[in-house]
Amino acid sequence: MSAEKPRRTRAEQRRETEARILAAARATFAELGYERTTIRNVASAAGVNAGLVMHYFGSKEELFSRAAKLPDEELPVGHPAEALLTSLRRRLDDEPVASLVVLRSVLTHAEASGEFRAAAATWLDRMGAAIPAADAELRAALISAIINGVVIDRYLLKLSSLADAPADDIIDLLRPCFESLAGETR
Amino acid sequence: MSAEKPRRTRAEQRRETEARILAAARATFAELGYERTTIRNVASAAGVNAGLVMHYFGSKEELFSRAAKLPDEELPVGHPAEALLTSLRRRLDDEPVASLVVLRSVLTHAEASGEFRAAAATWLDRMGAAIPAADAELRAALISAIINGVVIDRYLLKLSSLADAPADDIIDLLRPCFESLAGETR
DNA sequence: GCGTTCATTGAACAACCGTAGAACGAAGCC
DNA sequence: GGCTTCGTTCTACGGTTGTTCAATGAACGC
Repeated sequence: MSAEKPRRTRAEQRRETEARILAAARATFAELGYERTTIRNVASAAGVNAGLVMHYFGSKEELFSRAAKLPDEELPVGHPAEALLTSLRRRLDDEPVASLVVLRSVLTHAEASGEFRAAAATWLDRMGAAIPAADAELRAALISAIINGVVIDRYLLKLSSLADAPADDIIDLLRPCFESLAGETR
Repeated sequence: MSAEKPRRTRAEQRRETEARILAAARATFAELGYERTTIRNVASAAGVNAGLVMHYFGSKEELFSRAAKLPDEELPVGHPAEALLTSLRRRLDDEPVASLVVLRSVLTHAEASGEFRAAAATWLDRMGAAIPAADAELRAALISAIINGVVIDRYLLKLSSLADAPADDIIDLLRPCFESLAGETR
């Protein structure tokens, strides 16, 4: 019944608490967006005081910036269409929080769109380079839009038809779209 | 130089002011989302006092509800794929504010998603009925997701590749997708 | 003309926000 | 063991927000 005393060192304690705050921030930003997320909210979800969050991250802006950092996804190799489908599958299967925190907040928080735009730009560049067509850039942008739209409707708006469907069905139905846009069987 | 005096009747004045507030609300909600939009903000954009907005609409919630009312779009007739493309074109060409106010705020304001979900449901129903396939509902949902994704990336995130492209190019590139999903040439 | 209605304003309130800084207590160092 | 460091909490401040309400003055009905 009594709590154990792990006797952590100060550095450990600090790192662990900071990670707990960051996780709480990610979850809260993803669920509520930037504006409705409050420092006190994140703090209590992480089981600490609001002042501590400020002490560690300096400002709400900074906290968001740290929470919204995406592990820059390396693109799958292979034919562009299949590579993109794999990318979509990853975002449908894996915990969607990582991309939702950015996606939702970028729609809420105007100042946050810069980082997202930058990440999207490099993504589109690499993607466009793999598509053998004159309007490769636009085609890549459309594929990106489709992926965003599916993720948004499924996880943010939770439209039932999409939220309930198995990921496999979605992938299969979208395969012709991706092949057409990626200029595979052109 | 001096302002003219239209000598409007009281009823006219009221209707006109209310319409001006509603227009300002729509524009502001579409641009800033629900949370960042303030009553004072809308009021000053409409050239009136904040108290008046309250007096007319009762609450911010109600104001949003009135501003987010979509004129329920009648679906174009014809082959499903072409009908849907026409629907997409309308949303790309026409002032995108009407759908943006809903789309952006529904992502910001959790309580507002109910109305959107309802509108989307009837849309999906009518759409699914026109698609000759067993998984018509999912197919319709995917098309809806694509439309949403394109509108979001073009007008909300303003990703350059999509924001700069002519609507015609987008439509042409997406036609095979819509045909595949609508089961046209199955 | 006169009392009534009503569109419109201005000031105020309670709640909540991000943020700052003082205070405490335990870990770290010598 | 004693001084310092630092993780953590508490309290408070200034600003903004949604909302309320009394006051004003012009349109209205008679």
